[in-house]
Amino acid sequence: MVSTHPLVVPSPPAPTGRRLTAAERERQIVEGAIAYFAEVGLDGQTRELARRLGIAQPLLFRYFPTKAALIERIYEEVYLKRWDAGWEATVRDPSLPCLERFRRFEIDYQRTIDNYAWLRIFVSAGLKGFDLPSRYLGMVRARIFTPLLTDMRAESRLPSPEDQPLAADEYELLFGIHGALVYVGLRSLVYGIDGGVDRDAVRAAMLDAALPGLLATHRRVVAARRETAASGA
Amino acid sequence: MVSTHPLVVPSPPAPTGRRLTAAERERQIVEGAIAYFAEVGLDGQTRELARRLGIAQPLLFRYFPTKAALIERIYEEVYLKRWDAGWEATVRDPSLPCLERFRRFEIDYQRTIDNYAWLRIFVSAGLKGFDLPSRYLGMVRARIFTPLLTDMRAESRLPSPEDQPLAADEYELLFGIHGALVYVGLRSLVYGIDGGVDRDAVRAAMLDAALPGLLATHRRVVAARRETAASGA
DNA sequence: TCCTCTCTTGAGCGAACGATCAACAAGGGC
DNA sequence: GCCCTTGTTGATCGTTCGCTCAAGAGAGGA
Repeated sequence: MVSTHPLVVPSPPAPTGRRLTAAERERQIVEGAIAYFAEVGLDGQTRELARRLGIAQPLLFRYFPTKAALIERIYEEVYLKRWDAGWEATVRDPSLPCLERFRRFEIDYQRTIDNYAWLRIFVSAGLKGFDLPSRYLGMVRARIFTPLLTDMRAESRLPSPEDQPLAADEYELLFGIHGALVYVGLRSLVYGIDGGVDRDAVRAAMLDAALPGLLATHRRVVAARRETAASGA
Repeated sequence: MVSTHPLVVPSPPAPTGRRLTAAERERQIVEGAIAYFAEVGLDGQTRELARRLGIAQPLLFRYFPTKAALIERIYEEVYLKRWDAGWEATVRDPSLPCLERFRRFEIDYQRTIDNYAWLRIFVSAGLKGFDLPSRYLGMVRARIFTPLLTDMRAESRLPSPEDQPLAADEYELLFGIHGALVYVGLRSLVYGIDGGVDRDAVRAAMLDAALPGLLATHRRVVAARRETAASGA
């Protein structure tokens, strides 16, 4: 009587083969959570997530003690795990001029973050006041932009950061170009404007337009600061 | 017995003088809602909003039939009302070179949108799939960038848009610089990185760096497209 | 002084939220 | 075949959501 009653299920239940191993199920949950929270934001509902996975909602809490723990796992999966150590090597590669290092880094980096889940969860976390975005961009600043600016100083025969610390407006030079490239993805994946353009090509063109003048601008910025410091002293 | 019992109130209740006129109360609610939803996102709670205003929650529904209606009102207040018709005049001002028009527009525009509520509600709306961001940026594209690109064509003695329609990559030239300027505010007001810089000054410096090469790049882009079109025909 | 208009509130509805727990059922070892 | 381990679920708890409704209370005219 109780067993296998042919009851009509109210919601589309099981796109997944049941009784997975723990590892398989956990992976399925993580991937589904990334896709789901990217779509609806980090305050999406665990019930709806479970429904999309075709599993019961309590099963989520078997694998993650709390919703916050699941979100923490998403951070590791989407941001920390996709951080490419090669980026840090590229921007320090002494065999390349600094501008070429920057170009190669940005093209690689943007290809990584120009991703529905990456950008939307990043922004959603920022709005919710989580420190992921500031921590992540702090990493970009420290591990990418600092060594790059240091070598740009050397390449332009400017004082080393030891003699004259890197200033905020020098970082802004890089963040400016960086931000223009990020904005291409934001317009499409967060604001929902398709535009129908090849975003990789657009960013390559933007780099072509912005990079040639960068070293000269950098020299001007550093020189201006030296004058200010000299007149101030 | 019932009247004015000296009961301790559980939450800080009334920073506002009670019994306002309808117009005053409505204004207070709108301003409070802008600040509140900017802080916590558009799925903030009406109860918490009321608590911050020092009023009872049902009072919100006296002035706005639904939460969606209140949000719609926020759109009008923050985006439509702050749209400056002078921007459209600036970018068509025949007495100024196009680059100067663009600079003046961006400096004015960015000063308007570099605002906690403006940026955060804009992004929050984008994440929630509302069409405000795409509609608004469509307005920027049509009312600002189109006339600007049209006159840039003329200033560079290039074919008019009637003979050769404005192409996506021409718009991207302007959106690229535009996005770099917007990103300055996003980093601070959405991602929570203060940086301690004068964002107006940073943007002015970015314009100084980006504008000089813009016309030449524009000519190159248009020329490239003409070749493609010619070889394709 | 009292009445009336209207701004304002306390109490509460149905639904949905994150999270819990005991019971069910699919495998693999014996 | 049996049983024990473990992946999985239905039912449900306490809370909070947007929203409603009838009653309270201040201000102005008579």
